Amino acid sequence: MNEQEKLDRARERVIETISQNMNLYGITPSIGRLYGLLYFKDHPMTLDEMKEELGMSKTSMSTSVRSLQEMKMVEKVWKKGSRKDQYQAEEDWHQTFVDLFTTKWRPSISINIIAIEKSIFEMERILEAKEVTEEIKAAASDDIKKLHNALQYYDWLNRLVDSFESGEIFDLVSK
Amino acid sequence: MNEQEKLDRARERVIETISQNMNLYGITPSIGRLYGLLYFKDHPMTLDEMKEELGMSKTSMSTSVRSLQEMKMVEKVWKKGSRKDQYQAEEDWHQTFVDLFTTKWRPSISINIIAIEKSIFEMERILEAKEVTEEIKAAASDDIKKLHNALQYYDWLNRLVDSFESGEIFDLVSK
DNA sequence: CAGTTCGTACAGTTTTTACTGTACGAACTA
DNA sequence: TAGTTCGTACAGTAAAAACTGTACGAACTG
Repeated sequence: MNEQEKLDRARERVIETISQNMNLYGITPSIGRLYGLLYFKDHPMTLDEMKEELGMSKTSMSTSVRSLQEMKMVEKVWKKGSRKDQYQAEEDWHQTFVDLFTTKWRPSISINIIAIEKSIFEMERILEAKEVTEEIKAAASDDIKKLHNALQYYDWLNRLVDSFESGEIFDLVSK
Repeated sequence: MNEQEKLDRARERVIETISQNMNLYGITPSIGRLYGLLYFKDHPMTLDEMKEELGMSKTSMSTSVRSLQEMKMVEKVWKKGSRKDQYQAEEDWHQTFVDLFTTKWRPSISINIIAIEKSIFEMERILEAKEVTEEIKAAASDDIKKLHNALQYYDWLNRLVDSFESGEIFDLVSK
C-alpha cells in the first residue's frame, strides 16, 4: 500500500465512522458520507463530482445535498466559470450542531405544544360539564396535571434551544 | 360522543403527536406510543395489558419496553401479588431528556474520537516518512488540521453531555 | 430559435427496518 | 415431578425508507 492509499484509508475511516454515528442527528449514513466527503475536500464540489466519488446516482446527490443545505451543514457557493452548482461543507461543527438542533427541534416542539394545549382546553371543558361522573372528572384532572408538566418541559426545551441559538450555551460549556 | 370518549380522544391526540415527533430522540413512533400509554396510566402495566391496549404482539411489547428501559424512560417495578413484570414511565421529562442524551450520545462520541485519533496517528506517520511527495504531505497536514478541529468539537460535546448529566445545565436554563 | 446542459419530480425497485408467530427456557405451582 | 405461566430468541413476513432511472422544465449557447 502506497502513502496516498494510506492517507485515503485513514480519511475514509473517519468519514465512515462519523457517518455511521450520524443517525443521532437524524442523518442517514449515505448523507453523512456525502458530508464527510465535502468536509475533507478543500474546494467546493459539483453534483457530478460527488456522484463520481461516491458511485451513486446524481438524483441521490441532488436530494442529499439539499437536505444537508436545509440543515445548514452545506452551502452553495458561486464559482466563476462554472455553470454547475458548487457546494461546500460548513467547517465549524459547533455551529453545525447548534443549527441542526435549532432547525430540527424547534418545529416539533411547537407542534407538541399546540396539541397539548388543545387537549388541555378540551379536558377543562369536561371538568366544567354537568352530566359527567366524578370518576371521569378525576381522570381528566389527572391528565391536565400531567399535560401541564409536559408544557413546562417543552418551555424548558424551547429555552434550551434559545441558549444554543444565541450562543449562550458557550458561556456554560466553552468551545 | 360521550365524555369518556372525549377524554380518551384528547389524551390520544397528545400521545400520537408526541410519538410522531420522537424520531428526534431516535425513538420510533410505535415505541413512542407505548411510552405515551405508560405515561398516562397512573399505575404500572404488564406486557399483556400493553398488548391489549395497543393491539400489538406481546413480542413487540417485550422488545419495545426493553428499549425504553435502556433509555431509562421506563422502569420495572415490583408489585406484590403479581408474577408478571410491571412497568411504569419515568415522569420527569427533564430527567428523561438528560438520560437519553447521555446514554445515546456518550458511546458514539467515544467511537468517533477513537477513529479520529487513530487516523491522526497514521497521518502523522505519513508526514514523517521519507519517500513521500510534498503534495501528499500537504494533504495529510491539511487533514490532520481538520481532524484536530473535529477532536475539539467532540471534546466540547463531551463537556456538554457532562453538564447535562450533572444537572449543571439547569443553572443556565432553569426548570 | 434549435440544441445542450443542469437539476429535480416522480415512479418503480431494492434494501432496510419493524412486526408477528412459533418455540423454548426459566420460574413458579400443586 | 408434571403442569402452568411468563418473557424473549429467532425466523419469517409485512411495511417503510433509500436509491435509481426516466423524463422534463429552466437556463444557457451558438
